[in-house]
Amino acid sequence: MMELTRKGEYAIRGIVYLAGRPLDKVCLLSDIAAAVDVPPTFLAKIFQQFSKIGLVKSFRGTGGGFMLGRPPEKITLLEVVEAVEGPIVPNRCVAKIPDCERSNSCNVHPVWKRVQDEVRGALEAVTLKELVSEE
Amino acid sequence: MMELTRKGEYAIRGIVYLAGRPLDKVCLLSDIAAAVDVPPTFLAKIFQQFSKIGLVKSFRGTGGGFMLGRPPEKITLLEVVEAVEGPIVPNRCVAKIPDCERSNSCNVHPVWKRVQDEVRGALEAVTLKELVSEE
DNA sequence: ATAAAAAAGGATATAAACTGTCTTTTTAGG
DNA sequence: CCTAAAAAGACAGTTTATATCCTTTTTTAT
Ligand code: SF4
Ligand code: SF4
Repeated sequence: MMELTRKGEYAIRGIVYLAGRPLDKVCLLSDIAAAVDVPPTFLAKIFQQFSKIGLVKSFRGTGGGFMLGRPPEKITLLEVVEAVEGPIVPNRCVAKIPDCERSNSCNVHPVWKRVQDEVRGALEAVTLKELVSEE
Repeated sequence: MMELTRKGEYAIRGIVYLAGRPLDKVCLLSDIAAAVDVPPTFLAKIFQQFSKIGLVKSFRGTGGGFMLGRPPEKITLLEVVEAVEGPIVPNRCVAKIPDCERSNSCNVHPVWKRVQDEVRGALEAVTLKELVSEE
């Protein structure tokens, strides 16, 4: 239960790698994919999603590639995960559009709300800066 | 991401309902299913899993049915969820048999460990006793 | 202009997981 | 023996996950 998908895992690996590269240079998708051991075509889809919400900037054509959209300390793990996995929703009664008519009287509901808050909090507390391996 | 399945949701509803019934009487599966609005055949599978690990006691034949295996205050939500969904594993590097060769040097790994602990903690802190609607 | 590089977008394919149903078997009571 | 009820196993439809392939668009270099 509650398992991150490959897509989410790949997304993190990819953007963390990018955050560890010189921030003023573009990075080839194929290089990132090779470095973090992810199928390039799959990673392409992921970075397209990143690009749409500005997490990364993309440049097409010769000399193109990807750059981080913001400084690493301004990007949280929560953003990265939600970019590709959607919102953190441990049960559908805590989704934005809740889907359970029992939620008013249900004693379990607040537990899921709590779980949601804690997970979001844990992921939001971590930025890409802290995730790049410093040595 | 991290969504409880129907099975998990049904499991909770079912056993919470059972915990709210007279504890010394057996309860028909069909009655539970009707009360919590779950497909009876599906709930049957769930209660079979409960029965195997002693969360509920089952009685076959005429006059049979289900009873709670332990007092409601001795059954945590975590047990119920893990009984049907398996262990809480937000990423496969925090599973019992970890499945990532990077986990030694990975900075993301401890985050998932933390998430796992917090979710488990939140679910373990709640027992069936607190979940039955008292009125 | 043209050719090449690189990302964007779309269609497709396979496998796995989820959500159930159906049938048969076992157990217990009357 | 007959009936009630759970256990067990097989099966099927749907959805999600995990990719891959191909074409298009954009940009740069020659
Ligand atoms: S936990 Fe309660 S409110 Fe949430 S889906 Fe289940 S029944 Fe509905
Ligand atoms: S978070 Fe790190 S250790 Fe965990 S699966 Fe991803 S790379 Fe491996």
